[in-house]
Amino acid sequence: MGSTKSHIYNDNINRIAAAAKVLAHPARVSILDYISKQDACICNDLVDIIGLSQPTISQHLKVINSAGLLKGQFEGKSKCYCLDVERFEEFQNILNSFFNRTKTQCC
Amino acid sequence: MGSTKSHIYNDNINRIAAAAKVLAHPARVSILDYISKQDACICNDLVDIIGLSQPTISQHLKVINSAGLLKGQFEGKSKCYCLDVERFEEFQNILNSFFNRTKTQCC
DNA sequence: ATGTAATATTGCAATATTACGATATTATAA
DNA sequence: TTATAATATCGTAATATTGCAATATTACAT
Repeated sequence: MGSTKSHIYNDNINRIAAAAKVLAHPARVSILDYISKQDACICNDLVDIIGLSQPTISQHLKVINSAGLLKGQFEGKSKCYCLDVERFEEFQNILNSFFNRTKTQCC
Repeated sequence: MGSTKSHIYNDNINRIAAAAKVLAHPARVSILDYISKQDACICNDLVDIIGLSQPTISQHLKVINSAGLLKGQFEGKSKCYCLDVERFEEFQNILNSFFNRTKTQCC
């Protein structure tokens, strides 16, 4: 009890929910927003810009990265995280296909 | 400590995260999916169809409803929940505007 | 009024998430 | 090698979410 019963839903439903979950925290939305505005992203910037501690930022980055949304390149001691635009568009498509097939008027 | 520091983000960021959060659980995705396929929706159906207990379904419906995604109509002892398509499209627009402005290639 | 069916609420246990201090790791610089 | 800077991981406290049994409420039917 307490944990989501993912096994009772089909893969498509779980994929939609998982995609939404990545965007379901304002820190992660902010991080993605900020990364997209840079040529490259040094993580420590995010600590100052977003206003959360370095471990917390690192943790959120891990969630974003685990979802496949980042392409990481190490450049010396700084790490350059870049948006994986193809994967990001895949997220958009996953959610849009849900929206489009769901928004039929029912009453 | 432990709770999301919403106050450090701007309204737009918080709105995107809040919209995503509603879709961040497969039960809620399933409920929206199912509702959109019906002319009307008797909640108790959902218990059988989705496979969660009645209180759990009711709780998820509350989250969906609080987000403004349902138009409820009472019809006797059954309650007819219908998708608020305008609000649902608003959700789609909120997320799409985020996707579209964020997916610029960075490296 | 009493019974019944549908839905909501309450209370609680299990689990997940969020946040951060402390510490470890890694890569460069001196 | 030693210091320093950037990032990751560990451990843990606070809070939130998920799920359900028990119970309450609500609306109809008898």
